[in-house]
Amino acid sequence: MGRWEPNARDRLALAALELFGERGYEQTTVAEIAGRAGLTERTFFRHFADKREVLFSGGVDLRGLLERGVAEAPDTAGPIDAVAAALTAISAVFAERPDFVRQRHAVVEATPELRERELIKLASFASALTDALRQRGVPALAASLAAETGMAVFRIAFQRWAQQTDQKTDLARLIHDSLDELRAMTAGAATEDRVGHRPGR
Amino acid sequence: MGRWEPNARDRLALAALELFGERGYEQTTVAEIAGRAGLTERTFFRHFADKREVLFSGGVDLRGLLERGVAEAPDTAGPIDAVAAALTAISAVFAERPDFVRQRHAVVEATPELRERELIKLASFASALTDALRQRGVPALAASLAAETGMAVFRIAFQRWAQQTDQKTDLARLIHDSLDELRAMTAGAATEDRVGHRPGR
DNA sequence: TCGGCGATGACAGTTACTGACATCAGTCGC
DNA sequence: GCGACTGATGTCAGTAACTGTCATCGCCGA
Repeated sequence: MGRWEPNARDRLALAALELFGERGYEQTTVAEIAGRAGLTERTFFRHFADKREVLFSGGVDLRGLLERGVAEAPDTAGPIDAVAAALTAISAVFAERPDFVRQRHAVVEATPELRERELIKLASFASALTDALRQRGVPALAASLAAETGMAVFRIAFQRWAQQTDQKTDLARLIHDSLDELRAMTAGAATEDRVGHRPGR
Repeated sequence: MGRWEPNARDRLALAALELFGERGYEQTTVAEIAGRAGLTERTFFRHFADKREVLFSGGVDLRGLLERGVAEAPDTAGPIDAVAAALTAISAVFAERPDFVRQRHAVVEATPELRERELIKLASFASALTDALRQRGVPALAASLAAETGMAVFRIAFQRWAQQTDQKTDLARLIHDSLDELRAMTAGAATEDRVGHRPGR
């Protein structure tokens, strides 16, 4: 047996999720998290850059999964389709541990500080998608738009999925339904008059 | 003359922007900001909830502007058009003080902590747009999608606008061009095969 | 067996942020 | 015109997030 209990990092992450759920994020000190994990505050900060990050360093590399999802999409797929494929890929990860994901999401939703961190993570996902699309030869503007709207669709679908009490509909389905709705909306919206702006280029 | 110099809040915001530009956000303490404004640290925190907020409490109520922009869009306008009108409305605010906006943006871009705060502000804008659309009778899903994709378009257009060294193209134009590109992309993307997912309901 | 490595502990220090109380120019009621 | 009241500020003490530095000590390879 080693000098220390193994999996210090996982123990810290688990203790943090428990305590945040019990007393809330702000009412929990880092020292308390470390204590429950049988470690000290200093060691906590050796594993996580800050108090928030303990909820955002899960085992799975979602960024990589997104990049691969785009890269492996068929050549015939347009930017939006490639992004949709990537989103479908990561939705499988969430589907594996729905209870854990929902518990974590409840804590994040309840705490503005954690929502900020979540948003910047999602923004970095969008950035990864953009890069992956550009590698497929997609022009910069189209790549950014597909990536950002893709993540917007994901956020909305995930929100709906997490709110479900009955877990009736799976995440991939919600993503594709939302994407279809978006297609219908953008198609349906005629090129109306634009206030004070003349078209052309 | 009053007991204190007037506009304490504005002095603090100005001092902060200057110092963040000179030494960077992390290398600047709140005490230094307050000192340059002729005040104390405690007074800083009476005006701003935290150190970041000093860059995000500008005079203009962008949220309200967005809500009104949607509310005042013609009845014939679809959700996307209403959002486009609202975005056009706030782009005018940025166009009024381009130098200030760009300086502020440079500081925000350089600091992850500030980027987080920026993202949550934009998310709250999306939320405001969603509510305003729902008040027009737009169904929940369509409202969320129009609002979130609208803000995605805004982020991309703003990024491009801020990067321009020559200020050649105005923000409203970039927003509408991006929106047109998005329309073209979603329309062009055929309903491809969806991996492991059967359509229907 | 010895010496370096790596994860941890111990401890002091900085800074963001908060609560409680004091100060004092203007202002309002009388 | 005087006293109570208000509102913006200062002062001070305290908490907690985070960092730098050095010590500790099983393990592992030479």
